[in-house]
Amino acid sequence: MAKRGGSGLEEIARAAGVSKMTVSRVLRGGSGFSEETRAKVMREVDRLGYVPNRLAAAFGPAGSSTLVGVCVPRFTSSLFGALLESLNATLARLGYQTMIGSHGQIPEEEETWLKGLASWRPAGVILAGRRHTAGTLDMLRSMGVPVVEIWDLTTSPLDISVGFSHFDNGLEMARCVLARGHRRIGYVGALGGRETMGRQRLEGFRAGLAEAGLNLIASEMLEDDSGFYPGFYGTETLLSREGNLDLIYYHDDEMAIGGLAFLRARGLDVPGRIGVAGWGGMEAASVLPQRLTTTKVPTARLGKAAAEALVGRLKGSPVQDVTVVPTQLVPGATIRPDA
Amino acid sequence: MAKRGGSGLEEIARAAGVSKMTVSRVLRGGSGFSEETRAKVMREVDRLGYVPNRLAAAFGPAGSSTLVGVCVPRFTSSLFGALLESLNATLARLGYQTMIGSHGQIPEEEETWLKGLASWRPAGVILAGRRHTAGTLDMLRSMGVPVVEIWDLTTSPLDISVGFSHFDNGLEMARCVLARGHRRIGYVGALGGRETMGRQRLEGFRAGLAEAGLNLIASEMLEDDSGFYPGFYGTETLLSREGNLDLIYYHDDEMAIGGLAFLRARGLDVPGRIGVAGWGGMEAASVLPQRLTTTKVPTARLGKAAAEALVGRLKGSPVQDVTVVPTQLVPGATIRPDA
DNA sequence: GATGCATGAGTTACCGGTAACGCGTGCGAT
DNA sequence: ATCGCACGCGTTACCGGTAACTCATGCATC
Repeated sequence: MAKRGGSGLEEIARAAGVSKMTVSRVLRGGSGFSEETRAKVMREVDRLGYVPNRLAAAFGPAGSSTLVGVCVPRFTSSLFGALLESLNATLARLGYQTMIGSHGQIPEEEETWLKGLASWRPAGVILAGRRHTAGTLDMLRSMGVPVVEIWDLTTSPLDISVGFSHFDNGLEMARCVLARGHRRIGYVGALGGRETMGRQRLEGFRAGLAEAGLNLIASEMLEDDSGFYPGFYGTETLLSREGNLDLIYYHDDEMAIGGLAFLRARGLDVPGRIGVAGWGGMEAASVLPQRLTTTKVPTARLGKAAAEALVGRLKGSPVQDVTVVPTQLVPGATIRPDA
Repeated sequence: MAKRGGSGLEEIARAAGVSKMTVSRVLRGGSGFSEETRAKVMREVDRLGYVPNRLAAAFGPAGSSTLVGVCVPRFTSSLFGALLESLNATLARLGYQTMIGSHGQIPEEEETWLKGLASWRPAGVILAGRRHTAGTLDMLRSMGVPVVEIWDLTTSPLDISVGFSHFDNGLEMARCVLARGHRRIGYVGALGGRETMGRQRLEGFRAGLAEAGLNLIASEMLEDDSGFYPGFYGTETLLSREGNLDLIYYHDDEMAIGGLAFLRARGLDVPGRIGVAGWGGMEAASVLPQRLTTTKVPTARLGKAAAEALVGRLKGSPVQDVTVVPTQLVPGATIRPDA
């Protein structure tokens, strides 16, 4: 039917013989009505199949929106997928809806997305990444809503920050592979010169090497998004330039798996001849003949923590500015055994 | 500052010395104003940093929403990820925003999601899958908005349908592997007894075998979501029950890749001893030593076509009820060579 | 018996944008 | 000269829900 307006508070109110406001009070579970009235109203609500109108609710008084904007780099990554799943589920459970976008690691696209989001007057915003344009910052300020930056920890969060340090992830991995005796080390990355979080890991990794007085021997920065095949041909390119490496650190596990495939195709023994380290703890690594050396990222915990921090702030509970969600380095069998 | 209301049409109107309605007309690019007025209004819009309020716009007259609901089975699949990317980008380009949810192949969860969506009065809905509860159907009807069912073609779409036939995908694959001489065939699937689209493919596959008077020798239906490791141990279980198979068809490529890993670990020659066929055309297969036999799904085209069909309907253009997005069977090297 | 207060309602105003309508002006058609 | 109409713009009335206010009633208190 879709008759104009479906049925609103007004209709329920008439049917129950009370006023609109009373119906509103009953539905929002406040007080100021008798049990008898509540029962009468609820009966009509069920009978008429009332569908609330959040548009109207959010439209009215400021701060009554239940919409949360979420922006991630891309949908086509198992990590971000799991993150979104967790964010979405947690926010839904807490009574919020999400409006999700992706920015492809381009800060300007994040700004464009935010501009669109702002016109829906959301209650809060969750952003993956710490690179924002000046326009984004302006807009966030003028929206005046809580902002949760996730994925990468920021030393000075805009508002709330939930995640871990990619720099430390890289640093820790460097120390680990150095301890196993690897010395001639290369890197294969993605997304070219952009300020991705992979770059933070790389910088941490370099710092770790520097502690031992070492440098990366060679690195290959692909322009592509991360993926299995980019890992494969990135490795090929890297080795064609510098064949004498004893370990390659990768942007993430998918690329590491692609790299492993190349190394195996070349007949290079892993880890005897060359070691491999990835990042992310992705499911694809579970079927490798060797356990992949990687850093596991608790995507589900991260999403849940971020959602709860945002809602906590919205409800007025005290919320930590920075929440660390710990990652776990898994040494695996693609680097040399512990001495 | 985030002063109450930011700045609305009213404020622009006052600054430009015109009425609210004129500002609205200018911004919506209609007619009914002079060039001079337009310039004056636009100047103030820029100067005051006007942020439109879609809440108010969508809230008013019926059918003026620019919100589209999208529900997919899950985020953690490279195929659905790519689909969402494409849907989101296309809809954004056409001036629409998306509200995305996932249902985990559980029709009741789709209904729950839809109930939440309905309260935002969306202009349209895009659903992946054809299994809907009665409640979902009721709600869709009473919402009175266009519905696009994607991914699987339905013989009788609720409204608009964009996709391809999973049954035909399975059928085609069966014919292909039969033509290559495979006869003792097994299947490894996911998500147990649920009515997934993988099940449609399986039924098509069975039908193809039946054409040659054959049956599946064995099949293993896991309860898990699809994934690499489920493919690995599903294959182990299947072969432990029935070791004498010469081909396994998988729910999708991820599972097929997991299966290949198992077969290689066992030292079974592929395709000499046993063949492997997957589905989806997933990127992970790109680094296998052999090209995987699979069916490529054009996720980006599908998302674009679905978004355009929905917007076409919303704008009143004539739109086909059913749009077929063709898939492509890639024979690959994991089945026996062409005789 | 007058006062105070809690309780259970109804009333009003408003959020920001848009449809529908109204009104004056200027111009071409008759 | 008059009529009709298109144009440019202003006015009004909503859309559905909620905050803030009002008001009547009943009951305990002094």
